[in-house]
Amino acid sequence: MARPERRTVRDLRKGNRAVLLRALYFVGPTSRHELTALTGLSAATVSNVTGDLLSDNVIVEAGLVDSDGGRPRVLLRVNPVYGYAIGVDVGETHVRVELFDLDMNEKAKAEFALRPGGHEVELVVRHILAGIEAVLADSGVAPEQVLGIGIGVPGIVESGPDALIHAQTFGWDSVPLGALLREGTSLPLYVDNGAKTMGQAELWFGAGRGSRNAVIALIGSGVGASIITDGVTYRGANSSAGEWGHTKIALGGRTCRCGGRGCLEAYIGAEAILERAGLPLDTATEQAQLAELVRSGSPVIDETVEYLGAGLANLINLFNPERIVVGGWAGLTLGHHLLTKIKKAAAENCLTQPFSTASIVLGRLGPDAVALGAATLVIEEFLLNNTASPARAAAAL
Amino acid sequence: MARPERRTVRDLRKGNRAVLLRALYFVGPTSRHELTALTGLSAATVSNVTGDLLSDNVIVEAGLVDSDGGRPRVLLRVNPVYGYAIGVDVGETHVRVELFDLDMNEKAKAEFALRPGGHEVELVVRHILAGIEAVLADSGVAPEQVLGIGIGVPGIVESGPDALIHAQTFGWDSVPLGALLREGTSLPLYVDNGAKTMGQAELWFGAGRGSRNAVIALIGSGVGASIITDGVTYRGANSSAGEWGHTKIALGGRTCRCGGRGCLEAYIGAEAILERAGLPLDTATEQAQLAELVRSGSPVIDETVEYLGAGLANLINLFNPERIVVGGWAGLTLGHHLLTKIKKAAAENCLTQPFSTASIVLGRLGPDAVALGAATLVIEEFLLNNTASPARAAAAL
DNA sequence: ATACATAGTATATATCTTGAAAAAAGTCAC
DNA sequence: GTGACTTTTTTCAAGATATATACTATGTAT
Repeated sequence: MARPERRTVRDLRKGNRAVLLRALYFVGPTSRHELTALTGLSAATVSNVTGDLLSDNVIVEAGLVDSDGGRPRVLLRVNPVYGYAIGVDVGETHVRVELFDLDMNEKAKAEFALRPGGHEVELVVRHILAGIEAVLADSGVAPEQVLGIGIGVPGIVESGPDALIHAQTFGWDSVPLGALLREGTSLPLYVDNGAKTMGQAELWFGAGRGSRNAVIALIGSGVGASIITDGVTYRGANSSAGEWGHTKIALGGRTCRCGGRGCLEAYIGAEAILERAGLPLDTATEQAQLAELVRSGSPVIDETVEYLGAGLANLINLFNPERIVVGGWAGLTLGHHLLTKIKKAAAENCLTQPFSTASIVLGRLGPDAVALGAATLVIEEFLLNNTASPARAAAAL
Repeated sequence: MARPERRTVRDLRKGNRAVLLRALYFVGPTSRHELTALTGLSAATVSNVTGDLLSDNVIVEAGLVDSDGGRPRVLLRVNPVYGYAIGVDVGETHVRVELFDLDMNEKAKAEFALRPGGHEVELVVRHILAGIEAVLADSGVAPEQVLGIGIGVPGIVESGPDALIHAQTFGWDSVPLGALLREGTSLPLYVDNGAKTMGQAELWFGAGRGSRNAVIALIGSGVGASIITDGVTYRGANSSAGEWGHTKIALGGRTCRCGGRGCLEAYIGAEAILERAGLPLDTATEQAQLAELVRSGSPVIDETVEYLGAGLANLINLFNPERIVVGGWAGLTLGHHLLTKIKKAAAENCLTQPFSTASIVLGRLGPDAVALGAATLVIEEFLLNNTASPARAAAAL
């Protein structure tokens, strides 16, 4: 009903600049010649715009490559040290802060443990700010060189200037994390749900590469999903889309920690699995416990596979994705041994047509992906709205 | 990961033309002055582009309106007779063909009954082609004036040149409806699932007006949903997104006509409700039967409300829409009497934050909306890619 | 009548993309 | 080595666009 919106002739240049930069970022070192084919732009425009990008130091030359008896092609690539992105993972047990260059090489890392139940906002804010200082100091990167800070948090994030967060497990209700952090740093902030940042990491660098319609299912203690529509993370009206874990799969069934009954999370969440198997809950050993359950072929696992398959089938029926990525530590533990059974269970609970076009694969990134994905929020903005302030261009020289 | 794509300076004009036309279409008669505010374009550009549109006869002047002591504003509006759109509804019991002008006034209508089980492709194609001829003859509209034909069909439509259709209830498996129709007409064809076209009708002209993130839930004999993301119908990788009726709500529960067990449709589909109430199935009386069940307060209805609420809650948790529209004849029958209870059931099965931002309302359009929505497929294309062939401009004069 | 207010248009300007021509930077045959 | 050839990249002129500003059109108020 309302989509297009474009105006002046300057937007054209800005848009084409973004198109070229994006191509260079995702395809890697490329010649101007190839860029004309990749983007559909004329050679002249490619030359013009890459000229701008070069003089702004956003991209750099990266060697030559022979051509059949003609002038060799000059390879271009994004300047990895044009700027840096910081990714923050606020998890149940830790606050992790990582600094990446534009090639997503980790240049520094800081981690702070959180006591169970010790999730006071002030503490988390202190850790984040300390972490930022630490990674900057360790890497020798100046704050001016940082393009922004991406933060993955649990719960629902209302995007806006304050970045209000609702996280039941943390006891956070309408916590303005963005506003609080801005008292300690002036860098641009991008706050999002951790499942979504991890999903974006899998989409950009992991098992979701190249898909335009995908769902990344994340199964750990909690259960969530990151929904990719037309190549972009879908957030919904208030950024809370993707609460797959609390969809009802068995109306009136097991009680979930959200208070509801019959939630998917109450069956396939890691804690729920252990509880159903009659095992004591202990965050220190739960990973080993789950692995042992899977190894021994417990009937609880068979049941879990059935619920997981049905849950995935629901996603496929609703979203018709071309790819489903199963991730999260519990998801990977189950998937590594039982992927075939999971697929079978999904097939049995799904319409044949959408099932046949959806490939179900395992995530390829580890738990670090939350911070990596948070950093991609920064990169996403950089690729879209990079307008090369002269100050930065000079500073980066 | 991949979004922007724009090129030449001519695209600018095309885009701004679409922006203005869209504004005029949805806002109604408007002056150039107001259009500058609505679109953000400069007065000069509005003047230029509307000048083009006027001389192409796509829009026309529509009277004056006073301004406080100054030159009166000239109102502009879409020329309702610039072209026409045909909408086709291929349903279980009928093929309905309607012809609309650009104001969506119905100018002619043709209907053909289908016998139960009599859904042979050739028959349906014949009806559609005959209907097109009939509405053209009745309205006196020449084929050249028709912008296109939108067709809403049951089942899954693989968009493509052939418009392959998979409709189990019709016994259609990979039927190339588009290719078959093209043998009888050379007009542009737009084929889509009937639930999606009806959803688009509610979005444009009904209870969904103005919402960018919405789900239109359609409950009749079957159960489906039309998902609106960022103002546009979401179709997924193969146009089969929105198969809400076959998501599992009670794993291992009632058998559904799709062959699966525990599908939502097996609980809230009209036939399923009657079956659960122990009533005989008869398509002629089912609407009255359902109304009577609702009126008498049958316990089956209470249960149905519970399932429906949970199903809606699942949609809200996954999509975080700002609006949910409940439509379809069974949905409306239930909703008219039980909306409060349905909302309560949804609230109990939904996370509080996304529930609080989603309004649940009833559809405002009747069953005719399938054909109307099919016609909007034509209009959508017209608004986006209208490039005013001189031939058409002359013909319309 | 004249002043004033508002709507809409014409003109000049700065940008933009592009196709064609020119330049650059190699290879290859001799 | 040198000239012909190939391929990539840049330059340049042409065509198209949105916008700001100045200007015209068309009313009302006094």
